[in-house]
Amino acid sequence: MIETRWLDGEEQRTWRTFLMAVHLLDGALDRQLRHDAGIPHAYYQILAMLSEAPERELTMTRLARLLRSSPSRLSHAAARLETDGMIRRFKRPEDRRTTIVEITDSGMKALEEAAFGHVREVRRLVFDTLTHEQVDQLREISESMLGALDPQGEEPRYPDPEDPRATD
Amino acid sequence: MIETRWLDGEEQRTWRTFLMAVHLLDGALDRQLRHDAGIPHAYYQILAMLSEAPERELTMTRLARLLRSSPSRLSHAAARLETDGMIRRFKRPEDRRTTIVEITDSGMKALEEAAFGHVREVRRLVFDTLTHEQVDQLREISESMLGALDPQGEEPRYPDPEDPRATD
DNA sequence: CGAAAACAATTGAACGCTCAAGTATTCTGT
DNA sequence: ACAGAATACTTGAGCGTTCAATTGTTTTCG
Repeated sequence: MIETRWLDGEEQRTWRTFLMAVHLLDGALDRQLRHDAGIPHAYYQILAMLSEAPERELTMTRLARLLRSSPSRLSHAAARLETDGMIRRFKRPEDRRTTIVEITDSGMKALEEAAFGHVREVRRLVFDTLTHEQVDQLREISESMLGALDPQGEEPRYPDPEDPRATD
Repeated sequence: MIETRWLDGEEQRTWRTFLMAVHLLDGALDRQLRHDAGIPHAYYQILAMLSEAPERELTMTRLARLLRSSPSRLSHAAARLETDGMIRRFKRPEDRRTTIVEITDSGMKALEEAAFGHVREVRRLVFDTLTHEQVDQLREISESMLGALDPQGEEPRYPDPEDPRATD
């Protein structure tokens, strides 16, 4: 029998404030990107991840894992992004099960253009409101939660050092 | 001309970790509630807010404001929740523009049953992974972000003191 | 070898959210 | 009083996500 305590007053306040902030932040980022760049935040992240990958390409499965996306979700998203000419999908003879996704020049351009406004918004809504100490704290808190949310989740990240692209 | 700095390494790490954690947390909470209680997290929040309101009722507009929801979104949600018998909508003669939403006994029951598993999940994924200090920090960070996200957002909250219902 | 399992990706239906438009009611100012 | 503005809510189309089912390909191993 598992005992489950209710949230105490302090936790309650924290939880509701956190939920509200996240809810509004999500909406704000998505709205800004859709309005200024015509793509949802999730699609921006797909492009960003691809832009940092070696050769600017990844298999669908690998990309899905990096983004913690379901294969299905990525597949739908890829269909749309491909129609828009931002990515290209193709197969290689080595393993004909896998599909390679590659970000196109047009996709890179769209990403770079979108990045300006996006980063400005992230700054305005998050980093400008926090002290350096709080940024530290937020990272540690997020890492703690990730431990419970994504136990086996490491996966490399291709951190392209000096590149003002895709800063998200 | 507004200058926009890119995110530095520290901020970059924080931002990605935070985004990932929030993305996974959102998915986990929604999945748990849909699976165990048959309602999405957003609908749980509607029921929770109503359960704490005086007389268990609010106008659509007031409820939407409390939840930072668009009227449209709430209207769609209310249609579904009403079909499911969890809420009831009606008009009062005083102002025939406004619609009053009331949570039904059935809705209260569903909420109470859903709350157990939900709170367990929130504990497991969030509060159990954080120290008391970090909970403090997370609240302060969330409040800071809220300041930028929701400038004029106060709105009362009906904090029902000693009640193990709707702890979310 | 060959059958079964594992893997990679896609598809379609259901659903919730967004946005723009629409209906109905009440308030405002002259 | 009454036209126009403001308020309250609803509706429908479009889109992204989820889930379950499906197709095609490679691996495993008896």
